[in-house]
Amino acid sequence: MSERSSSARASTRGITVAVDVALFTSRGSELAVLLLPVNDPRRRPRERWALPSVILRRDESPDAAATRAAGTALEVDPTLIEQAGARAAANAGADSVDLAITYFGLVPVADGAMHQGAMWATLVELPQLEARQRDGVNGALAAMRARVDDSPIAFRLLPPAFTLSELQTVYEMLLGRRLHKASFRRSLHAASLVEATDEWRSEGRGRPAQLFRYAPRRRKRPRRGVRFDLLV
Amino acid sequence: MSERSSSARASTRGITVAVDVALFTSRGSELAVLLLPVNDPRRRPRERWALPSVILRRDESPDAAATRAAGTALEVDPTLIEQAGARAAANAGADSVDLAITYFGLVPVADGAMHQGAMWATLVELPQLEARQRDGVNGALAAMRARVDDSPIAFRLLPPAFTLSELQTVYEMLLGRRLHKASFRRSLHAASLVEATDEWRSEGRGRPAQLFRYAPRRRKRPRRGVRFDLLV
DNA sequence: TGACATTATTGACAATTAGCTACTAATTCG
DNA sequence: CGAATTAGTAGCTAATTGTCAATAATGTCA
Repeated sequence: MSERSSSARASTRGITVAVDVALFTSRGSELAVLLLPVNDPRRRPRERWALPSVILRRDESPDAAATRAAGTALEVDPTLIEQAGARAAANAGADSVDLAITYFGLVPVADGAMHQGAMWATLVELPQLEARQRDGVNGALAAMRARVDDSPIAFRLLPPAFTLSELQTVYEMLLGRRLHKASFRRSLHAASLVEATDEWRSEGRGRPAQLFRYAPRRRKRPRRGVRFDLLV
Repeated sequence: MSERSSSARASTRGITVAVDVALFTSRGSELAVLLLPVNDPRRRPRERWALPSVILRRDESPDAAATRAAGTALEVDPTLIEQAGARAAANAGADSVDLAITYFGLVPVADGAMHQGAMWATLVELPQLEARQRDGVNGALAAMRARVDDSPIAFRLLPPAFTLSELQTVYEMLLGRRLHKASFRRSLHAASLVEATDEWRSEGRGRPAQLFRYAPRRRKRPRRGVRFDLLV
């Protein structure tokens, strides 16, 4: 509004905005994030890693830029991509990026034809990252986890057909705790979210599991009370 | 998506970013948002309204800018301020803002010493707004409502001491549906979120209501299952 | 003043939901 | 074939939620 004219204007206008995307997939019972090698002439190749990222164009929406960034790393489009937030880019001087907008994207297991040199790094064995990259991964992860029961996150991390045990494993990974098999399946079926296919998959030993697909149907939303117990 | 080196680069760097803040308060059983008059020499005064807003400085975090923006409209600081998201500024050409980062802020009822000309507009009688302002209000509102049961939104819209009926009214306003009084109180008390004061308030007729304050205490988080019924 | 309307607060019961144990089913392995 | 392993379910119990109804403390007004 009442910005003072010329000198203030010079320092406020002209911000460089990066749009970073943390692409997640599930590897076994671990989350993995896609990293690209950074070409740094001062270091040996492959020593530094970064999230897929583009510089936001003036005429481009952040959503479009996020899709563009994902395209620099993967052939396929993510099955879900959402904004996590915008924050000042830590260590701004280095690459002249002032502001980072972070997205999280989901990719079904083993689905990605990756571009040159990219790797999936599980979260427990994440390589050392620079501040902006680290903040980006953490922010994207937090945003994704916060939306687990609003968005079909878990289903977007799985291929179109999956077993209920796989689905439960993804939920356990996202929530960070074990779930009860019987209760899990009961509430899943009560919500009319999946439908059975006529296919079965035998995974090593044990009884073969039926494959299901995500097929949400009209369902009555139970009018529940207030969940005070979830407040910070 | 035209990719050309030097001229493309000129169009990607130097983005102008506005940080807009939608400040909400509760007026009776309606939400109201704070609007500032826009000085437009081409129109009569007071005909156009906008959210409090600042241009993001290169060395400034979005959070700091949001607080600064709130300060242009209110003497007091909001009791809660959180980022709703970043998006391309609709109608970008008009004021040369390319990107808008929106925050929502909460102000307890009647708490604000407002600056010159500001007004609280209830959402049902919102004046005509330009695209960026309208998108900002809607985005902030959606983000706030999405966090109702993660953040103490309702408590930050009330003064330090409040009656349980007031609290319930705020929740009903935020959730857009009526709640059962007995169930509401039972789960509120079960969560150990409020403590009674020794004051009562008589509001017209009827039995006086006891005043409570927000005083969350350590409480066991019940290990609940997955809430499939909340998925979009 | 006393009946009545109004708002607050709580109790009790029914219906629903979630956690748990234990069972059956269908495979592979040796 | 029998043990081990994974999938899928039934049924009991405990906890949570929805509902109705009772009691409490005021103001209103004839």
